[in-house]
Amino acid sequence: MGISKTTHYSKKQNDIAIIAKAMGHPARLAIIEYLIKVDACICGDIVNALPLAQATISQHLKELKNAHIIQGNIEGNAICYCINKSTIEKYKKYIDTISSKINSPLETCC
Amino acid sequence: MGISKTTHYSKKQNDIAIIAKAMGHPARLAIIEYLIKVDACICGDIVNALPLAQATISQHLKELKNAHIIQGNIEGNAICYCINKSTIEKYKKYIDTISSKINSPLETCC
DNA sequence: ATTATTTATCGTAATATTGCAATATACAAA
DNA sequence: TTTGTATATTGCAATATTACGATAAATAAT
Repeated sequence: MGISKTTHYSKKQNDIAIIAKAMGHPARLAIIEYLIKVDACICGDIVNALPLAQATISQHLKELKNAHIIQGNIEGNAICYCINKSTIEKYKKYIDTISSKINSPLETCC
Repeated sequence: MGISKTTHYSKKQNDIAIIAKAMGHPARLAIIEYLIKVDACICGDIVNALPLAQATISQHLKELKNAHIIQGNIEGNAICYCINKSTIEKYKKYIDTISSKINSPLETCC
């Protein structure tokens, strides 16, 4: 993409956009759902659960980490990943707020 | 990007990913927030409200339309855009569900 | 009919994303 | 210390995104 003009938007808008963007890929949604289902796991489990190469999974995990959607703890020679609950809750709050502010469709327009 | 292997994921995961991806840009969040604030408007208003060229806004609107987040109605020689409430609600429901399934951080891991 | 207004599309440049093989790194086990 | 296991990083090819100027298309106004 070209450079996106992030400086023109609010910090909130940029923060939320990073989270939304990280969720904007089915593989990453699958990772999130898997982590929730098994309640934390090691990276190798995800590689087995998804039809992607280890390098690709690692890349997706990096993006989720960057958005603070997941976090990883070293566990021996493996890494245990889990959901960062507070990020999801922050995002949920944003969507809730937006949703609650939408009025019913206008007769005059849509 | 390379081709993303959408066929390996559920319809739900692909659908939600399209919505999340569309929300994954600060300009598009700004458009969504603006549309909610003014409760529908014509495209030209958005062009004035954001620091982007008309062609760029039109492109962003196209992506939001593609995700069914907004819809546009012809209004004279202008086009009146507004939020598609049901899409936001569908998305909200997904986030709510995810959020409610996250357990508290494990002592043993994260 | 001509001109102005509004939005969409095309073409293009710059940059980002996705995916993978190969390789590096880090720790565990033998 | 060597070998195996687990994850990250690098380098690459293919494709997508972002942004914009220029232009098209469609309607409104004169």
